[in-house]
Amino acid sequence: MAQAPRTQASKTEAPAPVKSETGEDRIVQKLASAIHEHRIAPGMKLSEDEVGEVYGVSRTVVRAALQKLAHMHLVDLKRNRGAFVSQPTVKEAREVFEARALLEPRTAHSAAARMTESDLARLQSHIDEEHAALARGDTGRALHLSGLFHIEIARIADQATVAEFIGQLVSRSSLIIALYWQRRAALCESHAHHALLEAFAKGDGVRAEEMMKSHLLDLLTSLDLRERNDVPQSLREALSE
Amino acid sequence: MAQAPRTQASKTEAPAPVKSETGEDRIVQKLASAIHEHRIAPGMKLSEDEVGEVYGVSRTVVRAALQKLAHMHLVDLKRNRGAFVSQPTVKEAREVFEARALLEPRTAHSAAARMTESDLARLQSHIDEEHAALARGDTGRALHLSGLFHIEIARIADQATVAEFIGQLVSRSSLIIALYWQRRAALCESHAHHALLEAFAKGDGVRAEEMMKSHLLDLLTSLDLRERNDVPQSLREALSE
DNA sequence: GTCATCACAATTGTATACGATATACGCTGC
DNA sequence: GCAGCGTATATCGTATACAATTGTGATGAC
Repeated sequence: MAQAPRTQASKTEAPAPVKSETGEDRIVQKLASAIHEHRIAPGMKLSEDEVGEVYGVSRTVVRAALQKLAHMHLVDLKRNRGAFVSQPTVKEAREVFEARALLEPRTAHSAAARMTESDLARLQSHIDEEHAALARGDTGRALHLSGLFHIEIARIADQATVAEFIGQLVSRSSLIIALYWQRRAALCESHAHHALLEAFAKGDGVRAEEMMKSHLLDLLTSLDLRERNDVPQSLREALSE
Repeated sequence: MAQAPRTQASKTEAPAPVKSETGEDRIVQKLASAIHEHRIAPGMKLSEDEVGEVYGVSRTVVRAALQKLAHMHLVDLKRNRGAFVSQPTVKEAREVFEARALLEPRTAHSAAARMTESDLARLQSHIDEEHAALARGDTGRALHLSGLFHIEIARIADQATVAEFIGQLVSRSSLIIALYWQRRAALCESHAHHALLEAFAKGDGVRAEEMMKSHLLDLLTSLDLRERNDVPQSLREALSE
């Protein structure tokens, strides 16, 4: 969604405070990035009053923002209890990557067929930025860029509906990775992205599909998804329901 | 999500007014069914005041409901203009069915592997109800049940994430069908569903996958998706943006 | 007669106020 | 000392009130 004009998508992020942004969207982005960058931990409570006070808006707009985040599964809304940053379970984590495995490989295939020179350049710049972020140790940013790479592919495939789903899944993946990532150092992702780009450059849809499939599999296996109930407050909540 | 206990899911629908349903959800369901049954036409404006007055709630809850519907792409929210019932374009219609083609066949495959006797019975009852609705000429209800059939399969596959996506896509499909359906009489769907059920009964995942794929293709080709700009107000809106 | 400008009306965006609900604490009774 | 229960508080759910923006119609100049 957020159908940003492709032409001026050179700046990878910071969609610019367009003109009249409804305050709600601002809060959504602030909270979303805070969650993605793991600055607020999964399970943490997001009190409406508190958030509103921090960002200088009323509860009305905070509520709207939290609802949107709940739709993206970044927060859980509990009736009369409040909003809590999502704590994806192991099962949910698997399901998210299952869904990605269903959508992304064939979307990559489609993208390969429609790929233009400017698309390739844009993807390349994504990778470059990702490398740069990694070089300076900013894994959070690298992770974010890595996600944008996937979303960009879906957009190139000219499948807005699927792209929206993928965007949602990537967002959740970000949270999942923050929770279950086990080898932070070996961020081999950028390599996989590079290989994908090569397939795209050759217009080799079949190979792109294969690369994407294995890339997602790699991602999944790099997570530590052993069952573990080590989240104390979640246990308490679980018992109280 | 909405992890309803599978055991007491015998009643196909009407999730029962649980205990304390937040008024918003009630409005969402009312409006959603009104849209699905085509009682309010695509493009129609949904004034907050008006809707609130009709259902006896304040604008606050109406706004929340409209936001939710917007997330499902059943209504379009235009800044400072209001909410309008979505008018899926031909392109969007194709994209929705593209997405379904990506998700549902393999989900059907997974479902076949996990299918239990009670699942089969439930699907059968869906089909029966669908037939009954068709017999009494209630195509709207039949269409709705037909959608639930697909959602139930995704649920059986035990893929909540994918099931949610499919639910969204089925919902949009309902709107699309209302707009682009060309041969209302020949609702051959129930036949396709029956064939699917047979594959499930045999535990033949491969065949289920194939059946689902062709079923979705049938559905798509039964739509009249020739380009046509016959929607005057949509043209006006398009120019004004 | 046509076009631009301005003011008004209608509707949404946001803030605040009130009522409902769930959790937590303290009290009484055993 | 501990279990059961009532109240107290904090937070959410909803309604209402105000501000901002947009669309429309009238008025006037060219």
